[in-house]
Amino acid sequence: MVAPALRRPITADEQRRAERCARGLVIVIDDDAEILAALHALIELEGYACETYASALAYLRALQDGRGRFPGPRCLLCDVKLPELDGLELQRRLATLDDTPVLLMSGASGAPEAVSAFRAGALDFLIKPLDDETLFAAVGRALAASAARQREQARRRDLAARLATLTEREREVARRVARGERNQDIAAALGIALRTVKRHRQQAMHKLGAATLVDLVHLLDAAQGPGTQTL
Amino acid sequence: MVAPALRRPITADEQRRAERCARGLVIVIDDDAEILAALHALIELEGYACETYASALAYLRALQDGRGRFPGPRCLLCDVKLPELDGLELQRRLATLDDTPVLLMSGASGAPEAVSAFRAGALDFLIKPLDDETLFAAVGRALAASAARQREQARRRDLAARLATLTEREREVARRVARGERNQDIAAALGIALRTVKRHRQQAMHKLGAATLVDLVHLLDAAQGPGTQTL
DNA sequence: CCGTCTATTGCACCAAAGGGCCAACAAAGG
DNA sequence: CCTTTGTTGGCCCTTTGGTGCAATAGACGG
Repeated sequence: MVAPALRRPITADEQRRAERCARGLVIVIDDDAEILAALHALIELEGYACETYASALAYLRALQDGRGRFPGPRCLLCDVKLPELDGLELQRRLATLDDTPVLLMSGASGAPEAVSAFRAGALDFLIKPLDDETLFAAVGRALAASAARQREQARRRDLAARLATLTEREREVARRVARGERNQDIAAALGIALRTVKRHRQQAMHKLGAATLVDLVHLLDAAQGPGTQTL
Repeated sequence: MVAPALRRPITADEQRRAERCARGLVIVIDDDAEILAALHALIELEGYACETYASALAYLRALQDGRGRFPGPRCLLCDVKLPELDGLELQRRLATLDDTPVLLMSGASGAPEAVSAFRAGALDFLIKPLDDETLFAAVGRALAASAARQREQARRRDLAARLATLTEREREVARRVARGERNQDIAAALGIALRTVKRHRQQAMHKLGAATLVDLVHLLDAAQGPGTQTL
C-alpha cells in the first residue's frame, strides 16, 4: 500500500539503523547523569535505540526542532522528580502534543506520585532502583503500545488520503451506500438520476479500492469510527 | 428488544429500588468497622446503594451465594490491607470471575502497592484519609465504566441469542455473505444450489432482524469482533 | 473563443439479488 | 406412523446493481 519505491541499494549503516528502528527507541529523561549513562548503556545493550535528556525542557526543545523524527515505535522513560519541569507535568503537556507512551520512574516516592502518574495516563510507574527485568517488561509493553498506535495512525492516514481523492458527491453517495441506502433512494434524496448515483458509487469504490459493498462498509466504518468525525 | 413484559403495577418500594439501581451499587470492603460504617452512610447519602463487608472472604462468600444479584452498575471499593485475603489478591481473583471495576484504597501505603494495584487493573487507587470529592469522582467513573461494560455485555448477549436461533447452515451462509462473498460463490463453495443459498441468506437476515446487507455486516462484526470467537 | 475535464444524464443490456410456489428427503419427536 | 424441522433443489419473475456508449452543460486554462 504505502511502500515507498526503493531506488538504491541499502547500505550497511542503514541496515543497522533499520534494525534499531524496528526494535524501538527509548527516550530517557533524568537529572542524574550517572543514572542517565547507565540506562543508556543498558538499553542499547538490550538492542533498543536510546536518546537521553537531562531535563524535560531539553526534551521539549528537541521535540520543537523535530528534525529527523525517529521512525518506529518509541516510548518515554522519565523520572518524576525533575528540576524545572515535573515528570507529571511533562506527561500532561505531552498528552496533547504527542501520543508516545510514557513510563514514569521515581526513587522512593510515595503512593500519591504513583497514583497521579497513572491517572494522568502513564503506562507504568517504575520504582528505583530499577530492576532490569521489570524495566524491560515495561519498555516492551510501552513500545508495543506505541507500535500499535502508529499502525493505527498509518492505517487511518492512508484511508483519509484515499477518501480525500473522492469528490464531494462521491463521498456523499459512498456514505449513504455504506449506511444501507439503495441507489434509488440515494438518487431521490440527492435529487439526481439513478445513473449518476451508480457512477459515483462505482467511482468511489474504485478509488477506495473496495471490491465489494462489504469492503466499502468496513472502510467507511474504520474511517469515521475511532474519533475522527470526518466525512 | 429485550423488554420484559410488565404484568403488574410497580410498587413504591420497587420504584425506590429501581432508582437506586440506576445510580449504582458501591460494595465496600474494609476491616475497620468504623470506616465501613462511615463510608456506608456517606455513600447512601450520595444516593448510591451500598453493601459492606468486613473482609474479602466475606464478600467472596456473598458472591458464591449469588442470590438476587444487584442489577445495574456496580463497583468495588476495597482496602488494600486486609486480613486473610489481600485487596490486591482479591482483585486478581475477581478479574477472572467478574468484571466489576475495582477501586482500591489504602492508608499511607507506599508507591509499590499503588503500582501493583494499577498493574492489576484497578481503576483508581485512593489514599486515606478519603477526600469526599475524590472518592465520588472515582466512584462515578467506576460506575460509568461498569454501566458501559454491562451495556456492551447485554448487547452481545442479545446478539448471541439471535445468532443461536440460526441453524448451522444459515450461520455459515451468513458469515460468508458478511465477508463479501456472492451467493453464487457461496453455493459453489458449499456445493449446494444457488436457490438454497438464497433461502439460507434470507432466513438468516430475517432471524437476525437485518433489513439490509449492511446491517448484517455490522451485526456479525459486532458479534465476533470483541473477543468472542463464536461463529 | 476553443479544447478539455468533470459532473450529469439517458438508454440498453447483462448479472446478481430477492422472493413466491412447489416439492423431495432425512432426522428427530410424538 | 405421522408431523415437524432442516436442508436441499427447480422454475420463474421482479428489482437492484454494474457497465458500456453517447450526449449535454458548466468550469478552467490557454
